[in-house]
Amino acid sequence: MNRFYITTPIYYVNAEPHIGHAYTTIVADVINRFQKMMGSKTFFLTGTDEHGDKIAQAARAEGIPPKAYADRISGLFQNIWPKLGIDYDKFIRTTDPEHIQAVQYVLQKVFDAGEIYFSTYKGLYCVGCERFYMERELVDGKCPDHDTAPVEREESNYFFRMSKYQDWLIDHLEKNPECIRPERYRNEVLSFLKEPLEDLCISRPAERLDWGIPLPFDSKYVTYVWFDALINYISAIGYPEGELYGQFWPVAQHVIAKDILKPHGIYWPAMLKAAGVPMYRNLNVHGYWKTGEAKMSKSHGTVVRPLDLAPVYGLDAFRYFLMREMVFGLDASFSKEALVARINADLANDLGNLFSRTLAMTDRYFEGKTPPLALPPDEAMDGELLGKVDNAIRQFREQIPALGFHRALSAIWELIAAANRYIDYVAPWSLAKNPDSLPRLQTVMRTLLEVNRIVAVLIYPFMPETSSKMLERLGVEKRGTELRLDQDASWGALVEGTPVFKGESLFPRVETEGKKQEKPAQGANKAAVAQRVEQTGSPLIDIDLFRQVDLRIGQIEQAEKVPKSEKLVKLLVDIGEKRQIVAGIAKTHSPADLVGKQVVIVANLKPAKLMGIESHGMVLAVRDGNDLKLIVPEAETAPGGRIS
RNA sequence: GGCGGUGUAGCUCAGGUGGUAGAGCAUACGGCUCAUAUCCGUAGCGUCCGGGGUUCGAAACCCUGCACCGCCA
Repeated sequence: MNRFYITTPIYYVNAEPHIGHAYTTIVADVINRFQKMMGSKTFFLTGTDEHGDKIAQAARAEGIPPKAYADRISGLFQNIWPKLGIDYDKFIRTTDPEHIQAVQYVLQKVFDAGEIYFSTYKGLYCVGCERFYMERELVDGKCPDHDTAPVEREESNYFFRMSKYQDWLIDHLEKNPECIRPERYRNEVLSFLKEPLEDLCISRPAERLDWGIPLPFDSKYVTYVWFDALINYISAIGYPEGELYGQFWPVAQHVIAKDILKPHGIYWPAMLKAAGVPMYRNLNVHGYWKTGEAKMSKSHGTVVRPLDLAPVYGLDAFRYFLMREMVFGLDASFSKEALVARINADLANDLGNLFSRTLAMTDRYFEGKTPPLALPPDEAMDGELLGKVDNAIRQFREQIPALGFHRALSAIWELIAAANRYIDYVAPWSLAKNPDSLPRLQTVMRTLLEVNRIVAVLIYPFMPETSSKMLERLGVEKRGTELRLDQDASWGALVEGTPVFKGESLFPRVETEGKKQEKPAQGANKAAVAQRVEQTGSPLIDIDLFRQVDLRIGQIEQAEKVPKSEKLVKLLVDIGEKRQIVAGIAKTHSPADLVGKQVVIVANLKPAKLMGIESHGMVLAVRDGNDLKLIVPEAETAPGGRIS
């Protein structure tokens, strides 16, 4: 039996899941579901990366142990994946005991082989930040955060002899051109490798950073970043002795975004080689999702939160959009408008309507029972459609393993379009008027039902819920993870006489604002609108507009008065992530009173500079005479909670 | 400074080995009535960023310039 092992990166728990995480994970899920359909025995791994400076600092800022902090954010990731239809086999955390053991095992092994050495270097160190700075990172020779001059300091650490593996890696990538794909990223790695590699620093002194895995050969040091994180891919399946490791590591595939190409394309292969572990099979690298002109960035408030959109527009619609819109490897842009356009055009109009009209006619002409294939296909009429069926299945089979998701989907949609065209050409409603045409009508409707069934099978990896819904209504028992491409995409598998039912629309159209404005408001409605405007003094908005405002519960962690300003106070607010916000509330609220308070924050306000200080959000308050009162939640609430 | 990416219709973008420029959306007109105001058809719109080169033939390959975007030091 074929085996298949796919991983996502382990996500660093310093921020909430965003669309990039969602895309990577959905890609892995799609491939994994596809492999199940091909009859492979699969294993799908995801997880969280929980050690390091940033976590230790964030936890300290909240006054809780790092593990507690990591537990919370890791929980966010564990909660979101089921909501996006992700069906993984294991969720690994770098704080898991098995992982820690495996990391120490690898370190000891590489150390014993003489590939890790101890070395001392000098650098510029900021005591406030507890870290070294490069000269170019400094502002006027001072730490950008603390505005103090760093001191020269000597530190010793352990280094991995990565440089030694450069030639081997170049050779491997040249002999295995498919190893890193798409090709552009293989070229990028090869061009990195044209320059001499430096050795990799793999430790931090425990006195400076104790939130990490202790080096097995020197407990005064902890493991730093990559020797901890990357090893998850083998520790999760029981390296070195586990059965799963033996079965699945030889067929390992990683999915990553291009920002971590270097660690996965260079460090990781060198580490594997040094530890005597075989190289992974494929590294699959995708691009960035962009909103508007800039790269997605949480500091600009342009993060699209998948959890917010998936339930509004439907989880399958969201998955479809991500897989159809991005060419794997290239960047793509995300916007609500593009999402809605895809939903209306591809899902509601093409697929949803095809399904709806097919079943409505089956109801009308055959009391909702599957008719027989009474006649052989009519070459002239049915030939094109049957050709599209074959093509869609072939593209599906070829493109998904080659990461051509958009091609697989467009082939399926060509089939859907051909079926819609077929209905118009054949005009079953005309056939139905003439009793002599009954066999032909039966054949035509059965053909359409078969096409719908095959579409339902082929969209399964992308849209598992819709696939099951369609198959259920078509009276097909086998669905979901039981589907096998060989058996279930074959023509004529429906059973004559099986009842079908139409059900609700698969994908209701999403009304767009442009369309709404075209439709004149009803007379009574218009009057009501006018009256409401008069009463409140504000024009009415619809719910979509309101939903664009990202309101969240924020916990004020720090507050200080802005010098030379009587109204402004600078706040550090936790809204699930840390935000600097400048608020005009100093006249009524002293900084000391503000710390610890929970307030309501507009989280997606465009950043602004007030008195030269950047503000990334706004605190809501109500004016009451001369007084100003903050809007607060009824009871203590988790920071970051979305207000709706 | 170094490296890389991108530039194709009004918009968003596809364009496996070089062979008459494509899709969706948007716009205009027409057709159908099974269907979620959906579907089908027709039409228009292109300096494939500019300039050179290779070739019988270039959006694609090579060189060069410009613009935008990343990454690294």
